[in-house]
Amino acid sequence: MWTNPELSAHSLIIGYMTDLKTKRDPLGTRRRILEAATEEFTRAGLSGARVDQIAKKALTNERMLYYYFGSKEQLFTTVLEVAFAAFSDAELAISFDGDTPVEAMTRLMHSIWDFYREHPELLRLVNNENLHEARYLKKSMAVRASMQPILLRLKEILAQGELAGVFRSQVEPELLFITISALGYYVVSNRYTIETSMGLDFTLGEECDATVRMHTEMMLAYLTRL
Amino acid sequence: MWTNPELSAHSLIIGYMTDLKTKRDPLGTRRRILEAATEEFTRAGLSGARVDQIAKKALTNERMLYYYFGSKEQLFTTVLEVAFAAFSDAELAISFDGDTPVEAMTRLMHSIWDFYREHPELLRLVNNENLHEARYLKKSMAVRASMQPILLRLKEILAQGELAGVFRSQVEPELLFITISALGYYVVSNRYTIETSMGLDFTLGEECDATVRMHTEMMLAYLTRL
Amino acid sequence: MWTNPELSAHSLIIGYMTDLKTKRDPLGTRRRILEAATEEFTRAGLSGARVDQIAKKALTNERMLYYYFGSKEQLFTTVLEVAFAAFSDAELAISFDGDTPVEAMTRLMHSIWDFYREHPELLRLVNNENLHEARYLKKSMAVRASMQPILLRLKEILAQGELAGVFRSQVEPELLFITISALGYYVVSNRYTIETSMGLDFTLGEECDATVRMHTEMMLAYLTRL
Amino acid sequence: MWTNPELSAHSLIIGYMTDLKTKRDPLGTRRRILEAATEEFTRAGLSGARVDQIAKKALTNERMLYYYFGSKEQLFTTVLEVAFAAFSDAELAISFDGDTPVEAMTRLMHSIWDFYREHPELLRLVNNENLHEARYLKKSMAVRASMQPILLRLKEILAQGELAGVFRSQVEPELLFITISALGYYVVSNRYTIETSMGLDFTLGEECDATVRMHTEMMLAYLTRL
DNA sequence: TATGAATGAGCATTCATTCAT
DNA sequence: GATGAATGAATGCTCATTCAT
Repeated sequence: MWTNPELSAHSLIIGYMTDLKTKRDPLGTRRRILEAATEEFTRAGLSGARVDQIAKKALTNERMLYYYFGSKEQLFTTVLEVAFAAFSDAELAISFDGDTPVEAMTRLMHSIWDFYREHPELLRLVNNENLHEARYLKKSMAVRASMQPILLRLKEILAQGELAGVFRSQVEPELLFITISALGYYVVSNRYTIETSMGLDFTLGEECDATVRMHTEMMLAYLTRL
Repeated sequence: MWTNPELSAHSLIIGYMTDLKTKRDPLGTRRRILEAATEEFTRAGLSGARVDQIAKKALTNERMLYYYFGSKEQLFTTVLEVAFAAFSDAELAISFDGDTPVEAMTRLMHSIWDFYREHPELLRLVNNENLHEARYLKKSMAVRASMQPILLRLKEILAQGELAGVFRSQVEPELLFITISALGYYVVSNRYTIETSMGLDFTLGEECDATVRMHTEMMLAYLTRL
Repeated sequence: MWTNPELSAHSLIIGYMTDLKTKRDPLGTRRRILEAATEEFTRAGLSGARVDQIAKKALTNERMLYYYFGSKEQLFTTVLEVAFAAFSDAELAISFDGDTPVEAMTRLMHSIWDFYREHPELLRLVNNENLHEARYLKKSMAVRASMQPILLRLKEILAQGELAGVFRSQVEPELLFITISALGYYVVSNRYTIETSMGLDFTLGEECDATVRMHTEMMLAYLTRL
Repeated sequence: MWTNPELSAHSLIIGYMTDLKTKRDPLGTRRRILEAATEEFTRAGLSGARVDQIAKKALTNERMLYYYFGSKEQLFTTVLEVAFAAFSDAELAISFDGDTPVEAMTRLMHSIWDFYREHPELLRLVNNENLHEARYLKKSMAVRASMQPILLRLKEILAQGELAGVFRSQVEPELLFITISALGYYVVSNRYTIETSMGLDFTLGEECDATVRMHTEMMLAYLTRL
């Protein structure tokens, strides 16, 4: 019944609202609602977000939200799909031409970690979804599909490294991707309780550099120990 | 005004409710509320949890919740503190007598990862708290204190390994702890979106073993590369 | 955010509900809520009034009360402003053409006292507001403004009487107004404890006439003693 | 079932709490509850007052309030009776020996007005009771009885003035008492809405003196106009 | 006499959603 | 496409009161 035009073409990372509202602007209204919803769901989660706040931020009324997305939950699902697609798009934009396997792997890791650090809102949405046991993404075909290209890339780099004799063999790309994700995800997602329980902010400045350096070194130590 | 007797002595991991209700049982009532609250906050987060459900599960009425904990938010804070204390207590219960540094480090990592896998409710609570930017733990002295002993243990193992010439030097215990946490945390906390986006459950059976093996190997590869 | 259309034009004394409810009637709904609120606040004061009762009496639901007035307290403030405006409007409707100063003063006094006796609900609201130390009217510009015309009228009558040589000079209109108010207010506002402590009802029939006669005579005795 | 020891002997004006609490002090506990209740009912009225606040202020627990007074409403009734008795006692303490009728009348008026100005809490309680249509005093015999002596005094002064040829005849003491009360009551009871609607405080300093002067003059102008 | 523990009904307010135009 | 008006079922929290010791 409700389709996501954002996913039919190459999706764009949700930016900030820069447009003034003009009357009778169906696509604009829809997009503004989506942007506002991303902000609200990021801020407060599914149950914490308020539909009237979303409508207000989107410079429209609550009715339109239902007109375009059917329900608060379907809107949440759409927001998640768009966010995942944005991540996928960003990773696929990198080119590894001329890189050695070690360089390519390093570049990929850093790219993923950078994206996480620069888009904490994605992580908040994903955390929310995990708290709901992925109820709203389970029906979504889009998310699974958007992860395939990046796994493929990882597989290629591993294969090239193995062929070149610098990487160990029999590394599963899925497990490797999850490990890379874990290292980047945790310090961003859990920055607040980390700061509260340890007194350090691992996502900014000096600590961040040290973290990236150690994690890179650790991953390469593993991959290159034949 | 409201104190947490759970934290004054060695705290115990909140188990499941096994007791029948008896009249005039202040400690029992308080404990049942706390257990029920842990379940509800785990299930639905702070805003999603319902005080009437907590009261019902605790076999008491809503009024007692306010009588003992003051507000839903203070109850949430207490639940978090108790959960952190439970983690800390569990880790401090391990003995490393007779272990080599590599064995001790391996044992510590596995212990942390096991705890995470066996207590997904702690991770859900922590995720919730991060979504609130640690608002409810910020005032808490208890959490910070409960992390110190485990950091000290890590420091000792690192020092012994360095002394024995098997571990590299200049490894920061805080960063190491966070890295270990990240590896164990992510696969549990994000198991649902991982399953949705990759089709695999990395916390159960075969996948779990492979994950633990790889992460252990990776960590030791890093620490032992002098 | 919430405006009071009742005060923008000449306000009318809130009467009793005589209209049936019709669907989609924003002005009607708003007015019915205001009328019902006046009744409820008159009956039980701010804290004693029940929003569900107001909604029920207004043939709508509680949500609309907040939709139109924001909060119970803002509704209370609006009720007060409307009541004051009703008093002011009633007094300004009198014409003193052809009256001697003594006649005019007598007529004004009686008009005020009549209004008090005929609108005990205004007095109850004012009493309530005084118990709250005028917290809800303090922000209101409307009330102060609505008292100016009547003070001006009093001033004119005093000046004419002084010019005609029948009234004493140097009578402050504010103090005079308060004295007139006091005499009319007390017997209505405190009728219940007066009856309890003295066994007489000074607002009805014989007692009322005697009271009005004495107060009129007293006031004129003062004003005409040069 | 519940008696009021305060009224059996000469009652005292409720002062401020000066006693420390001692264990097992039945009369002290009862008195402290009554004092605290007077404060609370004065502050917030019957429905606004909170029994837990009363208990807290009285340094006891809510249960004792019910033990001594039966219910919140009966406590309210007792507070009212004590307050009325305090007024009566104060007025009966004046001696008019050697006064001319005009002096005596002036002294009595000023005494009443002074009491009102110095005990606004009595007026708040009376206002509250009027908002409840004297529901809680209706059963009370005490209040009616406590007003008789003061009416008798007024009657005597009127009779002496009439005998001396300075006061007019056929003045009803009840109506006179009410008129005197009205003048003193209104400026204290309604000081807040007076200030809000007129911008003047008629209970303090200069305005107060002018008010007392005018009201005295007005009353004597009436009584002495034969 | 005194007290901490317990209760159920009720409170103002907010929720996501739908109606009528 | 767009909007203000309307709804009923929660929501967290507080109330006066009573129980058990």
